[in-house]
Amino acid sequence: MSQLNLPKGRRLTRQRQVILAELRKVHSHPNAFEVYELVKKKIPRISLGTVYRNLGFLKSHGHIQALSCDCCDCEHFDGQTDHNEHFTCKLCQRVYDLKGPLTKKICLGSQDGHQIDDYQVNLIGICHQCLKKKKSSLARKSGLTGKR
Amino acid sequence: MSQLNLPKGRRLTRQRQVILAELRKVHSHPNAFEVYELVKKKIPRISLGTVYRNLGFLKSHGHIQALSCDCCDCEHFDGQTDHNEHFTCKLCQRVYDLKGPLTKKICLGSQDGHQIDDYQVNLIGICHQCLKKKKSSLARKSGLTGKR
DNA sequence: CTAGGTGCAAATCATTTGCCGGGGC
DNA sequence: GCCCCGGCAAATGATTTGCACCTAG
Repeated sequence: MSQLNLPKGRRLTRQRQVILAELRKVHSHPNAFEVYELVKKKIPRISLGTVYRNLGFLKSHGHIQALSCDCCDCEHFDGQTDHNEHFTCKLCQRVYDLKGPLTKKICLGSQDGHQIDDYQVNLIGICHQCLKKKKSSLARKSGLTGKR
Repeated sequence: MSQLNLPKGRRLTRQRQVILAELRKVHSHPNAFEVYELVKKKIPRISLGTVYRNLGFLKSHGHIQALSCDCCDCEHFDGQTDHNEHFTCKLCQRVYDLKGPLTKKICLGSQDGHQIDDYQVNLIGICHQCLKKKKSSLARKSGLTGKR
C-alpha cells in the first residue's frame, strides 16, 4: 500500500490499513456497514464505531471519499478520490464509476461568483445489467403472448 | 397554484398546498425541519410527521425534488423539479441554484452502456458571500498588522 | 361507508460520542 | 508518561410508522 502522509502523531493502524485496503480492492461502493462486514473478516473484533471513526478519519485526510446518492439513506464510500462522476441505477441501486468522458466539460474555477473547488456528478438511470434483464423479460413475455 | 394531477383518490390537502407553496416561494433549499417551521406559521397544529409524509408524497409524484449534499446530514428540498445543478458552499453550507450554462454539456441518453434518465450536479466551493467576508477579514488583518 | 389524511408519540436506523483500558513512541 | 486508539454501549438526530380519530366524496 502506498505510504500516506498523516499528521504527526496519527498512525496508520491495522484497522485503518484494512479499511483502506478493502475500499481500494472493491469496485462496489460499500456503505459503512458493508465496510464493517468486509473488515470483520480480517479483524473479527473490530467494532462498527471504529469503522465509522476511521472512515471519517480517512475521509477527512483525503484518502477516501464519500458519495451521497439520494436513492438510499446512507453514505457510500469510494477508495479512490479522483472519481467524481458516478452513475446510480434506480432499479438495483448499484453505484458505478463512469469511465466515459461525458462530463469532462465541467471545469473548476468560478461560476455565478462562487469559487468552485470540487464537483460531484451523479447520473441516474438504468444500468446495463438491469437493462438486459428487462429486455429479456420483455422478449419472453411477447414471445409467449404474441400480439393480438 | 397550478393544478397538479394526482392519482385518483389522493387529494391536495391544505397541508400539502401550504408545503408546496412555501417550497416554491423560498429560494433557500430548506430541510424537512425548516419546512416544518415555515408551514407551522400557516398551520400551527401541523406535525413534523405530516411534513415528512407529505414531502415524500410530493417528491414521489414529481412535484418537488430532494437534494442530498454531503456537507450535512439531512435532505434538502427544492420546489422546482427542473433544477439539477446546485452549488454548495463548504463554509456556510447554503445551497444555491446554478444559473450559468457551465454544465450543459451533460446530455441524457446513454453512457458506459447504462441508460441515463436524469442527472444531478453539485459543485462545491466557497460562495460569493463567504468569499466577500473572507476577503474583508483578510484585508482588515493585513491593514492592522502590516507586513513586517 | 370507505379510503385517505392528520396529529401524536413511539420506534427505527444510521451515525456519533463518552468512557476506559491498552499500546506505541 | 502522554497521547492516540479501539471496543463497547449508550446517546443522538433524522426519518418512519402505528394508532386512533377525522373528513371528503
